[in-house]
Amino acid sequence: MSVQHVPGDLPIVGLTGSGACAQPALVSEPLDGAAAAGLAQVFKALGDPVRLRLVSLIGAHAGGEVCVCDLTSAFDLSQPTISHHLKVLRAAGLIDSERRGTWVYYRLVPAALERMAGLLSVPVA
Amino acid sequence: MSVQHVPGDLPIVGLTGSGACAQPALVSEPLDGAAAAGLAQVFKALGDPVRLRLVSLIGAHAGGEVCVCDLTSAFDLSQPTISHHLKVLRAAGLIDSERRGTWVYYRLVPAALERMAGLLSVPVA
DNA sequence: GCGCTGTATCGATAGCTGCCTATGAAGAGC
DNA sequence: GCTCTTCATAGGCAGCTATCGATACAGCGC
Repeated sequence: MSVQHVPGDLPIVGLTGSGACAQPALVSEPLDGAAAAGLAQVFKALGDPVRLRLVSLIGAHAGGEVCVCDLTSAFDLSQPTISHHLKVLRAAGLIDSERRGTWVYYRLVPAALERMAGLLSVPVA
Repeated sequence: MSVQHVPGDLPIVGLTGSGACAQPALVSEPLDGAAAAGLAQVFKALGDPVRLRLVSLIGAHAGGEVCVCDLTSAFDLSQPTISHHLKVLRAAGLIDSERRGTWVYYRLVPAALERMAGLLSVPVA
C-alpha cells in the first residue's frame, strides 16, 4: 500500500498503464509527445544530486528498505526537504513507501529502474 | 571535432575522466556528492520532453546523423530554443555535432547512453 | 566584395524548483 | 485524555530554466 495517500493522489507515472509491454528503446523509433512527457518526468526525478543519492542509499541498503530518519540524517538538509525529494521520486514511480508504526520505510521499485535502463540501451545496429 | 567551440568551452560531463571504467550500478553502493552531481546533470538533460524527443529523433534516424534543420522543423518551437536544447544535450555528453558545409549534423554518443543504462540496471541480488 | 541561408548566442521574461521555517497529521506511550 | 516523536504538507523566497525575438557568426553562391 502507499501509506497515507488516497490512491491516485499524485500524478504517478512510470509503469502505470503500459503494463509489462517491453519498452522500445528510445532510439528505435521517434517518441511522441505524450510518451516523452511521461518519461521526462522520471528522468527529471533522477536529475537532482540529492535524489540520485537517495536512490543510491535506498538501493544499497541491506534489506532494501530504509527509514526516512536514516535518509534525513545522511544529508545536510532539513527534514521537509528530504521529504519533498522522496515525494518526487515516489511520484515518478521510482520508489515506494510503507508505514510501520511510527516509522516510514522506503524501497526501490526495481521494475521502474529497469524500464529506464532499457530505454537507454542502444540496439546493436 | 566539436564545431565552433573551443575545446573545453562547456562544462562537459559524462565520460570525461572516468574512461572506460565500468559504472557500479547506482544501487550497489552509496553515491558520493561529486559523482551524484555529475550524473544528475546527465539525467537532468534527459528530463525534458523536447530533449528526450531530440535524442529519440537523432537515434532513430537512418545514418545516425540528423541535420539541425530537420530537428527544428519537427517541433513547434523556435530555432534558438532547439539550439539551446541541443547545447544542453551536448554539454551532458549525450550527443555530438559536426559541421559539414552550411549544415550542422548531430549524432548520439552511444557510450554515454549505455553508461546511464548500466547505472540504472539493478543487480540480480 | 555582397547577399542569402543555416546555426549559435544574447538579453529578457514567465514559470518552475529547491530550500527553508512553521505547522499539521499519525502513532506510541503515558 | 495529553505529550513526544516521526513524517508530511503549506507557504514563501531565491535561483534556475524554457522560451522568445533580435542579433551575430559561418559558409555558399554570386
